[in-house]
Amino acid sequence: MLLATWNVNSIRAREERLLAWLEHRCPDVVCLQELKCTEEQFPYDAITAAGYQAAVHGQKTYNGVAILAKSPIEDVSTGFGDGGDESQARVISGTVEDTRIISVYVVNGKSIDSDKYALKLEWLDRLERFVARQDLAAPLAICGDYNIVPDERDVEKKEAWEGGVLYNEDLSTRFQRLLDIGLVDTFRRHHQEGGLYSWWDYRMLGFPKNNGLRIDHLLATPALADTSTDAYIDRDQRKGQKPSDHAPVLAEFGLG
DNA sequence: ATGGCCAATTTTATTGGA
Repeated sequence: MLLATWNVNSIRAREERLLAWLEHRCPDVVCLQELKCTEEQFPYDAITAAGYQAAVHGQKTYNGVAILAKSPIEDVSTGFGDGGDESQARVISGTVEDTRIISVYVVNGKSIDSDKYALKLEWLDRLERFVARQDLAAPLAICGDYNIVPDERDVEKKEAWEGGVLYNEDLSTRFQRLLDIGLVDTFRRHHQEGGLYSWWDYRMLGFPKNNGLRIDHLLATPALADTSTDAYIDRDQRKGQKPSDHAPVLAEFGLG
């Protein structure tokens, strides 16, 4: 199974690129973030014509997550289901061929002293409890834009980002706690070096200068991660006309 | 080559992204 995650930064702005990429890479399952559209606006027809089913949790203008899969997506649910605020479309879960797939779009946080950063920390607390409630003995992947730089290998200009809303000790600790629960960072299972990023600022020649961050992650339970044969960032998708500011991250699973 | 922000809406400014 080839699994991918991609923050498309508006699926309507990215529809042409997304379809070309699906045909190029042929992923079996794709977690999408930042759809920036309602379910009514989602391009179901084009996605279906490309051979994919879609489970969509949309929202007007902001956020929005989805799961695309070549096989049926079963037992779909949205949000955390913990009784808390579900007004922002940031989580969708579904099961594809006995693997639980969760697409997440973590709160950005804007600035450390903002209400939005406080919300980010609360939201990450909810995410951790949500993960702990899953069946972690079974094949499960929780993929998406975590808006967290795990460690110094994942940032090009450490001094410029350290202490900010994407990269600080508190966030690194929270990310590590997800790994301590038993999840595996599938990318790091195959690559130990730094300098490999999934996001580059549109501004100030971010991509040509490789001023990037690795903030998009595919975390998997050992039952799934132990079967991974490869993981990579498709940085070609940051090139050319109308790219998202994020590149897709992919991982291949399965024995043979 | 990969190029000095982009996308949606509240649209000719503003908000959020990271």
